[in-house]
Amino acid sequence: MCKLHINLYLYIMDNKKQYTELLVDPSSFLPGVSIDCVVIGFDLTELNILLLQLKKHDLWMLPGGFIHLNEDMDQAATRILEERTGIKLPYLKQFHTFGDVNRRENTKFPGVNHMLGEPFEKMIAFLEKRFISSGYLSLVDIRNCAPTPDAMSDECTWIPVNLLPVLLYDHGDIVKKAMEQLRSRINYMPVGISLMPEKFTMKEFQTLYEKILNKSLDRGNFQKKMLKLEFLVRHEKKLSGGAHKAPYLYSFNKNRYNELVEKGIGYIN
Amino acid sequence: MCKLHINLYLYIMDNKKQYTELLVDPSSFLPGVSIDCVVIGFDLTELNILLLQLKKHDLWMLPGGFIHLNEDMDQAATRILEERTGIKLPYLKQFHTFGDVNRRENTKFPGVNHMLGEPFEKMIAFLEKRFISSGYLSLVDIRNCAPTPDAMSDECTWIPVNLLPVLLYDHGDIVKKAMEQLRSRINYMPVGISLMPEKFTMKEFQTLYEKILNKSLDRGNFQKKMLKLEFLVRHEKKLSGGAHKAPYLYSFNKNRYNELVEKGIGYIN
DNA sequence: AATTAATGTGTAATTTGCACACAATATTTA
DNA sequence: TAAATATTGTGTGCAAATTACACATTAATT
Repeated sequence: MCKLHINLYLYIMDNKKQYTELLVDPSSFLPGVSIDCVVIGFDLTELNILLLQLKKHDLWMLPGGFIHLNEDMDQAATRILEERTGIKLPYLKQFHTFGDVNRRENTKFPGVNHMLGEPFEKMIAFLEKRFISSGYLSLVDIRNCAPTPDAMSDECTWIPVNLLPVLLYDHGDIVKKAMEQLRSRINYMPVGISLMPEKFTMKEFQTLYEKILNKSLDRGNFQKKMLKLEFLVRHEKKLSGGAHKAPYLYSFNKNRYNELVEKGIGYIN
Repeated sequence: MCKLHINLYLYIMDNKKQYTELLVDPSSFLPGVSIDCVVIGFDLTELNILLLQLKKHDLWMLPGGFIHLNEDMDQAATRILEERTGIKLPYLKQFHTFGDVNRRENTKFPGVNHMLGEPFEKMIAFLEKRFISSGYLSLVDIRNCAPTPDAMSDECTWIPVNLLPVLLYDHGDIVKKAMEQLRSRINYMPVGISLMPEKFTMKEFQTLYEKILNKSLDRGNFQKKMLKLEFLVRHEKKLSGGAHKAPYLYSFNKNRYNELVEKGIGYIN
């Protein structure tokens, strides 16, 4: 779903204001294909997913959009994501294309049948056709990310993956598939650099792995394994964390880390 | 590319015969999206890929087609593959969607500009629009497969992967990505059951792995590893294979094998 | 100064990976 | 008929990785 899409539908719902400046000629888009982004962030405790909300209808959805005719699909995904989060150069990868006939049947837009003014007709016709959607998985640092809800007051919020509301269309399936992808390809994705803050404790890093893999890991073995790979730089200790030994802070040697990710590192076997 | 597409273009090239009975209303297809199948077979020596050839133009391409409006994308892939190979219930999985603007620029159809009769105009207009294409990887037993070239005398042939000709559009990239997918997911695909004949020797099974992984494996370790997993059933020996000890023949315990493939087995680490 | 709770590291048992050796055996050949 | 041949089936030893703990360390609290 792109801004255009949302705004248009909001217009349909409200039927008050004029948002014609947001209208784009749908013939500039590749028909039949949309892009949906599963943007994952980590708050050092839980994995979160970036969702858009249409407040009036309590309707949640993935940020998405359409592909311009002169635009590569990957470019379109990058553009759409930047429009939504303000983040540039995120880790972003296509993971699956969803093409069931009924993929929009589960949770539909409410009240689409209400009608509206003339300039929207082409767009409505475009939107109501059948679409397949390519899912893109993005890993971003939740702290560098400025989700920007658009002019129409819909919200753009991080929601914990285990507390997801019912989503539009098949977006729930798309998120599920993205999480499976993340789990099964964890060794080949830069989960650390993409999801962790600049400095972090080993415990926090381990929590990331545990949340992705959905199982607990042995603390000692995790620490030794990660240290032996030599992509972590140790810094000063983090004090005042409680009545116990203070942990070191770590950061990434990015060159070394990216090298290793190419070949596949980590904690699946 | 589907029969329709090929035949249509042959018509354009020849401009002699009438194949109007093959014409389909393009509005019955989802616009902007095609499917291309990378069908892989194993002849006990090499991996082969099923290609279609337009003889007159020495043009090779993947079997492909379009998605009917009332058809799931996976269904469409199954249908297209069955039309091409006669095989039902193959292993068939979407692996990537190719969406570059220029994906049809490298190797184009020759001489599309020649014109033609009226009933084709809609179809031509449909075909010349921009398409993205979802790649499906299929693993089939080359011996149970009856490739059926269509009425128009194009060929449908198994070609060894290391001897591929230049392919239409970006089909070379699609094959390459499919092979990477096969290699990296070998432990999660039923490569054995899908690609091997009913009975086979351990040597032949090992060759399959070596061709997929593109490296040689230690014979003794391969044999022990596979036997320990207990999905192979040992049969009588295969005699008259030369001046040496005769190898056993093996087949799959399909239940056990499929169980293991679910969890991931095999020879990547 | 003792207690507490979490961190950093060590160790032993087990499993797996890897390289190679050796024995077994259909067929060929002398 | 017996030796030679080439390939299969299996064993063995060493290195590396995995796993499950144990133990020592230490910043803050009591």
